[in-house]
Amino acid sequence: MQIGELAKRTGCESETIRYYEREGLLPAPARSSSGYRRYEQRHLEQLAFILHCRSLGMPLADIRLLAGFHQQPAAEPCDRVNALIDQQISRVHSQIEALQRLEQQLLLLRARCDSPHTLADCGILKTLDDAASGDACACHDTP
Amino acid sequence: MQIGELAKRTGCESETIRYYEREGLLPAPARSSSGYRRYEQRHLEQLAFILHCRSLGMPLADIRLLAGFHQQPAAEPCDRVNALIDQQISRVHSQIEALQRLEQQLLLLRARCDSPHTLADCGILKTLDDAASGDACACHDTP
DNA sequence: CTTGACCTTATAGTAGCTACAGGGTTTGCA
DNA sequence: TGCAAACCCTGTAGCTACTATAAGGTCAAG
Ligand SMILES: [Zn+2]
Ligand SMILES: [Zn+2]
Ligand SMILES: [Zn+2]
Ligand SMILES: [Zn+2]
Repeated sequence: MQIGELAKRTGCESETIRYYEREGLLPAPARSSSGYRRYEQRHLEQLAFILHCRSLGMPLADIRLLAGFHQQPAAEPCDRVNALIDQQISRVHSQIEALQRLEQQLLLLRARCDSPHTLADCGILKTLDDAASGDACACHDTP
Repeated sequence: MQIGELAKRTGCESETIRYYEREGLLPAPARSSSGYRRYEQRHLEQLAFILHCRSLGMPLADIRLLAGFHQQPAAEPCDRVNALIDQQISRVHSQIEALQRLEQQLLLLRARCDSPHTLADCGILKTLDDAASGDACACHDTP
């Protein structure tokens, strides 16, 4: 199958497929006489593997490692697989916590402006300006 | 003050300060005879404003707009300020929701491997491989 | 025989920095 | 006076994971 069909079947754009090939995530397929890429079933599966991992937010470097475990002797322990997933879980978890703090801060800031008024009187702008001068701010300095 | 002192006072690296100047967020300061940047109090405050907004996750483009409101007539309504903050809140909120879904999926996947064993028997790898072949997976297809 | 839908490579852009390389300047100390 | 450390300058390239061109080659239908 050509790149366009692989793209349609996986929902991944042709350019992204070529990008994955350049990055060494997808093996280079055979070419037709005119230079077109010709993919087979195994490429479809490999790409599906990559996209599935991507949908879990895994970075490409980790996916490369995960895919590499297929070439390893099957009797090896799987602890490095777990480590990758655990790392990803903790990355995601700390991102969530950081974003939740951020949301709280933004909501506190937003609460400074509740009625329609002018720029001169806007509690949001005022808070930001005061904080820039070194004053305590509603968003960060909540005792 | 020189760039290094501004950097130390704000906790922002010199290169980042120069970057903000290039990006038009920080006005270009006067230069000494040898070409060194010489900052004044207003630069300190402007940079603090930028860093405060950055700490709320605001993109530079929005910070540029927010800073621009100081040049606007003070009698204008503040609704565009609010709109920027509201946009940021909803961005952050949807990021949180997406990451929480991700975390659930990762935990489900992680649960497939609970005891030490080999790559051949690893429930994580098996789940990923099966999903690549089109099977339902623990992480995404939870009915 | 031409039109349109494919395909190819190479290059540059996105956000927000960060890290050089390759220089000039200033300050302090022997 | 000489020299080294600690500053500063510009310009460029790197990071992630794509995305979007530009400029061209190929193939099937009408
Ligand atoms: Zn307001
Ligand atoms: Zn604040
Ligand atoms: Zn396992
Ligand atoms: Zn899944």
